[in-house]
Amino acid sequence: MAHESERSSRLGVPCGEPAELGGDASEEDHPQVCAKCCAQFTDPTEFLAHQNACSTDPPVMVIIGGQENPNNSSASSEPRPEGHNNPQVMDTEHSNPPDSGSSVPTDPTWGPERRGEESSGHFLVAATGTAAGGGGGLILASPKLGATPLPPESTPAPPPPPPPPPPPGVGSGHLNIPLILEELRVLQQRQIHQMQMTEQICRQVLLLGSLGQTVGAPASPSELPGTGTASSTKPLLPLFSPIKPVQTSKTLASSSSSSSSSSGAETPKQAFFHLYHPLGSQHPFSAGGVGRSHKPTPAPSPALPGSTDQLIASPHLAFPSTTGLLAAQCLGAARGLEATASPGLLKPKNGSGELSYGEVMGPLEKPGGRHKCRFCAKVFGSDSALQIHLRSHTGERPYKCNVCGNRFTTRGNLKVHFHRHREKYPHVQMNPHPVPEHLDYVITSPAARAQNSCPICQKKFTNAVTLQQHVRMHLGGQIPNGGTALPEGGGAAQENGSEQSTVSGAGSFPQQQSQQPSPEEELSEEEEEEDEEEEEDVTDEDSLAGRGSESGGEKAISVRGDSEEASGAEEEVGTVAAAATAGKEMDSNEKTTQQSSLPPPPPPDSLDQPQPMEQGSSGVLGGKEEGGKPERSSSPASALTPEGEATSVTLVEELSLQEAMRKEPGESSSRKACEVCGQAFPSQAALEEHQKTHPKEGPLFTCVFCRQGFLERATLKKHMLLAHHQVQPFAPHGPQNIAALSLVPGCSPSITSTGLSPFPRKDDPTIP
DNA sequence: CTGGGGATGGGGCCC
DNA sequence: TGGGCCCCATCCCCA
Repeated sequence: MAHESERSSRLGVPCGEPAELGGDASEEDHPQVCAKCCAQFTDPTEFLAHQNACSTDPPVMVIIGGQENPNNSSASSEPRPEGHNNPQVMDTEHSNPPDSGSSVPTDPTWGPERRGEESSGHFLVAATGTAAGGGGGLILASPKLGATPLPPESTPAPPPPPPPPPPPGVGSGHLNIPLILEELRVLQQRQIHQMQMTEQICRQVLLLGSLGQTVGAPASPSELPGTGTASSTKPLLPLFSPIKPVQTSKTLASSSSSSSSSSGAETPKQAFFHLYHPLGSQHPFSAGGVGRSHKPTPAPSPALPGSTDQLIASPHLAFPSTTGLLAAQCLGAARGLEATASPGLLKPKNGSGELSYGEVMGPLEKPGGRHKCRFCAKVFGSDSALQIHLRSHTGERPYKCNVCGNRFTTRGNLKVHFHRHREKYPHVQMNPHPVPEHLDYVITSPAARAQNSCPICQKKFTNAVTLQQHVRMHLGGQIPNGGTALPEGGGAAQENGSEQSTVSGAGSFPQQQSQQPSPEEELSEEEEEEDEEEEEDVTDEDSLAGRGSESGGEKAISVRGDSEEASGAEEEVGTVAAAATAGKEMDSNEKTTQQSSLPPPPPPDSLDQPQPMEQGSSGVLGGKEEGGKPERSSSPASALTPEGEATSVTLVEELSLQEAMRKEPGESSSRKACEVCGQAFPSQAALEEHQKTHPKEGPLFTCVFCRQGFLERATLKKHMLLAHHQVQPFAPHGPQNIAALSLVPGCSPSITSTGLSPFPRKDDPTIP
């Protein structure tokens, strides 16, 4: 594409980015290719070493089931000492998968880029010292393939799987370490293959989608089989790589330029681009250069200073600039790519620093002074109207019901919806303000986690439950939240604490235990803003509680316990919801016993009450019973929530804490933890009961593109359609995936920094 | 058939 | 005074 070269130049980076990536320009230009396995090497020494090793082994990969068959042709490729694993191995792996035999061609254009990436040390490959291998590491490491989908024409025949270099010194009687390593490798391969398959499917769908709206149509059906795989992995690669979005973008640019075929690297992205720019508007990248003006608009947006990082992060993820990079990394560069290339998920112009759609789209939005939708060409009289309309395409739902968590595209719709809650929650006020969806993506609704400290003794705990228990110890075994149970339905609320009683006392929250959490949270959000004056009327504890949680900002709000209506729920929400649900169930059984200590319900008329409830639920706080403020301020929640990610962590943990708190003090010792949501339960039976809640909610469906999780297939489908223009949702992932996305350290920045895959891919069956 | 939600046009208000 | 935004009412679709 003409733009590509331009793009590259604008980036100020050579097309191949050799130097930066650690590769030598000359080497990359003339990679040494093994005649036997087609493996590429930029390093002569590597190449020589490879040649020695690359002997006769046919490109057949056999998964060793525990026995080492180094010389067996059928298994030859497998048994290799870790240290000697070469690119070939990687190549082999690539080509092995039946489904992806052609998926990862050893293309000259392909190798260098990856090499550079690999050399960056992000991947396992690098660790093994095989970084030099052309692309070999990629696989293992990651699909950072995003690098360059090879155009068919530029793609040499699928490289014969590199013969497994018989590891010197590795004999039948050798230690099993190599075997173990091999097995691990096999597992990785499986995982990778699975990914590839998924991505391949994804790719196909993508192409299907793009075919309908071809603009310069780089992607041809013919590419699917071969390049498809390679390119398909591209989007996901970032997921496994800590590589910065910038790198990703650079890679794309460079890859495209380096590739003999213009379509290569661009293909996937363009596909996205097409989808997002059906009208053929400029490609964010190609238009003005990645770093410069993805935003055609004359008026520069503060949110988009021009750095690719920002570009990726801000536009669509709606992550604040400060968290954009992190978010992009955690959520996957794939998403980031989309973000850069698409307006998807753009945030409302509600002053949250998010780009408005118009900003991203630029003047093109207003052909002839009118506001034209790029997706459907529909014209609107005003930008605001267009903004709203665009939400239908992007799936953005900025307005969130603070009772059930459902999101809506317009305030009016929210209002209408909220009116339905009025009947049940007359005292709850609607939060008229948009709630950034990115809050739902807050990743922890490890470093921060590890910092969970006892508000009393400052002792740190990595496990929320443990912390809970510890706190209890300080409290003399009392359940901090423990309150007096309200005889009636109100009791449900009690679980959260006395604060709730204020609301529930009037029966505001009837038997709907499942919804309690959400209302609480939501209430607090809303209440803060609108009922601040009323806070005074509320007990100190309540106000404190409300404030405390809110102090954390909307993030606190983002965590929702509502399981029923988790429709709006994102990964984090989903997880939390599950936890909340479980808790609720538990509560229903335990409330009666635990709520005896709850303070008398406050007057139902106070609007602020709801707020407290939320706090109570999330805030754990020890001891409301004890009186309040002191406990509250010192509550774990408050301690952790003050800022940033810690808040989300806290919130999530709070839920579990709540759960824990609800339990009898003595139960803690024998608690069973739910593998899915981490909730602790006093007995196996309880745990089992709880676990039923997860399946009930159905598998969590994760968007392959943006990693967003959905509780229902339909929701995912819709999302795919709206946000990604995909018609087919992909394989559902187990609930644990959500955990992986939202709770599991895998997404955490720290992990990312380690160079390991940010996404453990728990969904991968091969992973224990 | 009904309820809920998405999407949109019109009117009013503000700048 | 005009443009833009917000709110509301309404229509349409779906479950």
